[in-house]
Amino acid sequence: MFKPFIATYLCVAKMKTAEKHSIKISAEEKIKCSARELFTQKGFAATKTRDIAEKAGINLALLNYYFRSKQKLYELIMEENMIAFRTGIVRLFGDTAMEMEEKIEKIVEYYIDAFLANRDLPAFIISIIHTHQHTPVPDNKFYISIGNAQKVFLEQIKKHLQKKGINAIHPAHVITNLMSLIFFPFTSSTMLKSRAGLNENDFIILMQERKKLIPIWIMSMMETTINSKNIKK
Amino acid sequence: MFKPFIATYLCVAKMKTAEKHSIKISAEEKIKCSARELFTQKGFAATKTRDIAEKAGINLALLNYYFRSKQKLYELIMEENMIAFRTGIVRLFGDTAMEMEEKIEKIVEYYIDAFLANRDLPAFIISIIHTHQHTPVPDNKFYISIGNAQKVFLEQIKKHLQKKGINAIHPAHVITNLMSLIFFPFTSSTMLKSRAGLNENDFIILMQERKKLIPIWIMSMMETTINSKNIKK
DNA sequence: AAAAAAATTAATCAAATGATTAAATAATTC
DNA sequence: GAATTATTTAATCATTTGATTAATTTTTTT
Repeated sequence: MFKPFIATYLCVAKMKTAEKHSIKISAEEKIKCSARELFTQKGFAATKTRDIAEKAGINLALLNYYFRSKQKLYELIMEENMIAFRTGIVRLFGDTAMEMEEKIEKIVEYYIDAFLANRDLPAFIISIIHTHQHTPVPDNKFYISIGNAQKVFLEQIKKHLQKKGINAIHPAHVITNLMSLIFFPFTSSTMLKSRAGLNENDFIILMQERKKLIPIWIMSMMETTINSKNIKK
Repeated sequence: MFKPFIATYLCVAKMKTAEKHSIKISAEEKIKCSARELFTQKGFAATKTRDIAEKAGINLALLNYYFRSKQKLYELIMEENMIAFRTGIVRLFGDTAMEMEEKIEKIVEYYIDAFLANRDLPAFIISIIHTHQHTPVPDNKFYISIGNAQKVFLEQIKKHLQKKGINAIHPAHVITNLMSLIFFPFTSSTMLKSRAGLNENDFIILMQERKKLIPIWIMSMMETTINSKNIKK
């Protein structure tokens, strides 16, 4: 059984005041926590070292004392996030024993649980992949291709679609739709809330529902065939 | 009939050298064009006025001469983008005469055509809506709610779902999925290309296919019902 | 062509910002 | 408890970066 994603760090900034006093948190931890939040929300360039220091309630010099530079701090946080997330997902994608349908269910569950637990993560992942040419990180240090594991899953989809015959949709649509339905609601929750008139609680309920619904939708999409009726002018 | 979205500006930076010589382009236009590209790709903070000037091949002072400040330039570009995009979409959503199914087809077509013509637009729209608290713009100047038009469309969906009975999915899922399937492939084309092993040309072909496929998928999703089999543990 | 206006440039300013230093304080070791 | 090490601070440096100025060139108007 796959364990759900659990953030491997604790975030002081998000704690209630009462909690804060019960635990003694090192300055180092405070900095990392504040930095993680600011970097995710505003990006590397827009996040100022002074903002981080202020949010963490520490002296500016401590940031350099512990992490050498803003850049190094950023890289450290990125690495932690990616490692924490990647651990489970690679195993899932690459599992050759698991049937495609069950795998889809597990993938959806894993992602949504991870994103509900760490709401900054989806934006993080996308920004790393999308803008790894714009973000000042030593060559794709964090652009961890899911690589081989990904291929296993893709092959399973291809095989399934082949049964549908020559008019089945392209496997890329399946991957695209799966990732779209999982990621997008999180990266644009503000937009969706406003468009569909939801509050934060409604949103969480919907996301829970989606863990069951997305696999159903994906399976039914794979039934779609492309023919003259669909595609031609 | 609704005209497809056409970028209302011409972008010199993207022109072939031959084209550049045939038209004389004002410094003002060059700046706007370069700025648009950089702002979208890297964000406001990461884009330096010197980068814009260099890319446009003009003197740094001209930026302030024409646009007063980096901030003003940013706002101008944002406004142009939003106005150009919004024009058609509000009319579409709000059309009370058009049937829901046809409307979905038209909406998908409109968005995808717009995004294919201006690949920066989806990220722009999302960033405006998502981070309008982080981007330094005078209070939601660009956060144009589709407002009433949106409500018309939402009502049409609700009505359609009511026919399916009490177990039909929440209308928010329909809006969510529609927007997800349209937007996400564009905002994360890099990710999808790598995950599904596509090149740029494959990508465009897939997006064209999606204009026909997404409405089919959305309609079939609306057939899904939530029952104990789907939701309960 | 002279005068006026517009466009462009190089040089420079001022504030923001990442980073360092040297001194002070707290914690740990011996 | 003295010595040593680790942590924290205030002050400061150096670079980046948005913006301005004053002079120069180009274009337009008269």
